[in-house]
Amino acid sequence: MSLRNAVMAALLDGESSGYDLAKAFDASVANFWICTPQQLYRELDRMETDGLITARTVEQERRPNKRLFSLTATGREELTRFTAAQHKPTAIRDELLVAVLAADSGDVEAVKASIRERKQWAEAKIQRYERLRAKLLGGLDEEEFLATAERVGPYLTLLRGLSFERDNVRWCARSLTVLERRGARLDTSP
Amino acid sequence: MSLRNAVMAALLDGESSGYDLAKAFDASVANFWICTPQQLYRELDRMETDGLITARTVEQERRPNKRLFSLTATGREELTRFTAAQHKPTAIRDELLVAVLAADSGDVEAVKASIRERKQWAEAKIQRYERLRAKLLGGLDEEEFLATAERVGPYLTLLRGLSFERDNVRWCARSLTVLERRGARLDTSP
DNA sequence: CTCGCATACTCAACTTGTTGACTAGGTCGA
DNA sequence: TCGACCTAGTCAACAAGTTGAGTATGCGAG
Repeated sequence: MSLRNAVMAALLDGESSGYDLAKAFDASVANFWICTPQQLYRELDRMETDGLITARTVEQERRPNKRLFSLTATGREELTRFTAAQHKPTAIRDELLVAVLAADSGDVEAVKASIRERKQWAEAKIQRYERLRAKLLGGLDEEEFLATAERVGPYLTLLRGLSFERDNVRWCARSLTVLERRGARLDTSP
Repeated sequence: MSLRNAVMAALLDGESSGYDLAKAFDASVANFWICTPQQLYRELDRMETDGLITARTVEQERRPNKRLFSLTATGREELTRFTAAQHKPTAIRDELLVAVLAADSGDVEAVKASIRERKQWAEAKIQRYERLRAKLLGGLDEEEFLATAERVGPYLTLLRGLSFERDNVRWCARSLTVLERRGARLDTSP
């Protein structure tokens, strides 16, 4: 039920096609939620039959037609109800952490390589987030922006995504150091 | 397929019952993975038929019998293969973030209450993690521990869970400040 | 002039994760 | 001695998320 609400929150910015939403859920909304296009299209259909969104087909020349979705009054109410509900805490659920947990009796070199790769990925993501942030701020400094913007939600969630990735980078660096030092010790001690 | 590997990683510490694993996945392994007992029992059955683990039934007086699971050689190989594989990055996927994204047009007071609640929850979790950490270190300081411990995986993943929750606390505090300042402004400006 | 990528989707099958209820004895505090 | 909680699970049904393939057109680079 949460993807539904994430989609509705995304539609607060105005109408959007499934395709655009898919891109958003792979880029900007992705600071805290991700999903595949398939999941989106399926959910959009359901939401339409449930009356939470309406679609308007736009005929395009030289491009496939697209359906632009927007929130209905019912959808808006639903979303408000959701904001008022309780929200369960989440865990990280990261495969890389499972690999690190098992690294001592697994392929340590491969795990180190995975950590390095992840670190780079996270650094790239931070770059993207920073660009997005600059765009959101639109030249204002943070205080000004927060005081005058119509919506602060997107900015706050972006901050969360940003700090998550920064944290990832720090943890990757720390873990690499530990595993490398350990490798050196194990190589020389026996 | 990742729960499988998480379970195998948990069994590296020695044999364990489904029930104990369930508690672990709600407490210690929970620094980065969670699951319900039902999911575990189902997965344990499958893993047994796949030959990754073996069960040994222990008859108990005054208690229901239990089945203690341990890794087989095949399971160990599988796990090593997993550590050598590539791991997809994850996103946070937190309902609270969806609520914050939509807060501007939803029930701001309720969202603030949710953030406060989450902050407390995260602080409590940090306490638990710190106790676990002290237990893992067993009186040694971090450097000593990392140099001498048989396994560092559990410690590294614990660190990740810890920093995730610390980050949550910081973000909650920041978001509350922003939303409160904004509430004050909106109350007085119109 | 072909290859690959971008737009804009659809369909089917599968795996994971969630929810709620049920069994059944033991222990512990009020 | 009653009710609540702990141990140690099982079963069923459903919701959510993943994977892979297919359709059709347009555009630009090599």
